[in-house]
Amino acid sequence: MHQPTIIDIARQLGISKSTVSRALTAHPNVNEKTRQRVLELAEKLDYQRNQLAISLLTNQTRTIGIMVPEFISFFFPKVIIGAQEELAKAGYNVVICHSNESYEIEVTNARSLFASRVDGLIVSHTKETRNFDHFRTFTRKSIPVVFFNRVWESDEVSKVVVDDYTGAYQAVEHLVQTGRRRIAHLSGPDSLPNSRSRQNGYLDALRHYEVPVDPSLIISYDLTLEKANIYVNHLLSLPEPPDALFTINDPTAIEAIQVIKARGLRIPQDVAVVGFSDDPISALIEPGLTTVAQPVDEIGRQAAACLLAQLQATNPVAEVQTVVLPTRLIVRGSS
Amino acid sequence: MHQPTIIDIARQLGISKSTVSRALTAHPNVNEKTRQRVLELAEKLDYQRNQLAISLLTNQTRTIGIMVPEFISFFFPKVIIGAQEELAKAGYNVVICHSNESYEIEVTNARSLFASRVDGLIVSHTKETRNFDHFRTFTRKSIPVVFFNRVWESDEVSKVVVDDYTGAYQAVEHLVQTGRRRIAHLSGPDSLPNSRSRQNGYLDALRHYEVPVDPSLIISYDLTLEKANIYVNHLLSLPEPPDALFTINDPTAIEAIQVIKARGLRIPQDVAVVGFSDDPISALIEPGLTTVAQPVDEIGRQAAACLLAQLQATNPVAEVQTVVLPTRLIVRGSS
DNA sequence: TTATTATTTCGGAATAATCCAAAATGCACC
DNA sequence: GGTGCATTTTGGATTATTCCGAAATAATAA
Repeated sequence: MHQPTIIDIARQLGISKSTVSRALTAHPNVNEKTRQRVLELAEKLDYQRNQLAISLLTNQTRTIGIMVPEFISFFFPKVIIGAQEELAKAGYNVVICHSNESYEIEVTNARSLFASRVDGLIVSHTKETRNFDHFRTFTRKSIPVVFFNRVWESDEVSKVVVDDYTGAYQAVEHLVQTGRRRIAHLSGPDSLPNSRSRQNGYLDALRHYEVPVDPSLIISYDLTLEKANIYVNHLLSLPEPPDALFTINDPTAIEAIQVIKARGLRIPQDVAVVGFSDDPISALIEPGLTTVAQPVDEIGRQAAACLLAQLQATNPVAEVQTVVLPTRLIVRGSS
Repeated sequence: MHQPTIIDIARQLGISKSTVSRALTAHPNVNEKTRQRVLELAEKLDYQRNQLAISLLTNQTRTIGIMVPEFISFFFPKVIIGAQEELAKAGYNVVICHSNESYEIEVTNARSLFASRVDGLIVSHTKETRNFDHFRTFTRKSIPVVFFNRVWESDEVSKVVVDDYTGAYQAVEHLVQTGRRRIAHLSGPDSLPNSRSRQNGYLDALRHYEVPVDPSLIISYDLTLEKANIYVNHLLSLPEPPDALFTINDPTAIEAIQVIKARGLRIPQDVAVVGFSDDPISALIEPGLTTVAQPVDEIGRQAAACLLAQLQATNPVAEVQTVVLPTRLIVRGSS
């Protein structure tokens, strides 16, 4: 009933477990005949090596933990796939945790990944995360951590981000150049660096083109669709409503489009909409959503590359780096 | 530099490692004073227990593997979240593997999960999978396996499926009742049981309403969007083109809608379209997609429940079961 | 045959934790 | 102080594997 072990093989063949171990691991110091006998019996007994025992001994699991706040929208799954492809090539396995945007679940997940001794971590944190001690647990033991999208601004970790500032700047520039003057911005929580960068891009574009900044048109919210709905309705009810809307992400923009349509307003004639991320839905809805595209699977691949660089380095701390990837404005019918 | 262990704590406190172990695990046979001293030092040294060592000893990892063919579309992530919620309540962790619809990657993933000694498996296999030996490795060692959506028709494993037959029957019944006579069906590979069930529902509905079955209107394909595009174009180019299209899933239906629109045909006047799954995009596109909804996170929860039942049973084999969940037709503008 | 070298095998240590029987300690009572 | 009992602690075994120095065996040369 129990799993066969190398000791079972050794006993049945009348040899020592060390010899079996070497035969099974392509070690040179073993007679070819012995190796054949071991391999045959292993096959016959359906022997499967116990990775737990090896990991305990070598103190490396060849497993990378990936932590994301959610994976319903296309963004995080796509990043994960990119990272996984790259890591698999290097012989690493991947375990995925999602926190459902809950700080507490994130902390629990981090603890659990630490206890199971992952060799490294790729993270995008929750919107609630303000305290990063649960990641410091890793860096303190020299376990490399790479952040992407939502990043911990610490020099203990590598980061992969897109050029949020320029992406936002170009989006707003496009709106100004197509004649918009009252451009509202649905922004994320100020605690998220990418949210701040996008907001700065928005502000600088307005200033550069000498469009007056109206604080009542800038709304930071919690990224839930319910709140998005409420705030878009609020904006459209203003005495001087906006003639354009630039949102922190595509799901928000898509929700906005539903609200605008429901109010009988035309897109883009009455209100133009621009999102951020190029969610596949953007191309399918009517009108198509103008959006700032980011190289999603490249983000995952770069994050994996950063991590592998640190894992393979003799001095991992020296390999800490920040990668900034370009964005690209895709103009569709909504603007 | 190295991780503190219970032996470090024991040495520093001048007590035995067994006592430290008991103090740390809320075991009764330990003096309250000793426990306090141990807990304090553990905190101070930032001690984290090594789950690998415990798993090796107890031969259980409290980890469940989830294997899916992809997770870009909303379906699999949603199932995973449902399962994860249920498993977390019971104190289990989850590791997720995706095979990208590749049989070979699926086999590799199964091996890797086995080597890391997961306590159970939740699986939806690839469209290529014909041989299930890599799952038999688990059942042979009494490690419970639950399939969902795409299931291995074996009495060694539990299964969670929706009533594909009735869902498809009702979809086609709806099309007949709204006056359609030439209803095409884009079906999946015959090797997938859910694909066959949906096709049978389609056929029986036609027969029941005495609508002639035209084999040239039934196309089994490989579920890629490129092929979907080609086959929809092919159907629309027939001398007697279909006046309705029932597809195996929503992504296919959405692709079909793009093709039909591009050809200048009207939906639903010229061609009605019905999908399967109620992907969130379905409600957002123009026209809204009529579709057969399935209780997605309930599938995940039920799969987790099946697995937990087997894990907690003294005789896991007796707990093997099949759960069938109901579907519900959602009528929107496309029909 | 014997010495030398190369190849192959062996047995124990190590990894970090839990568990259990046995030993030690503490305390009350006579 | 000794006895009995409860509480607490100890040391060694256990889990599956790798690694390493030592030992055994085989092959080669003198």
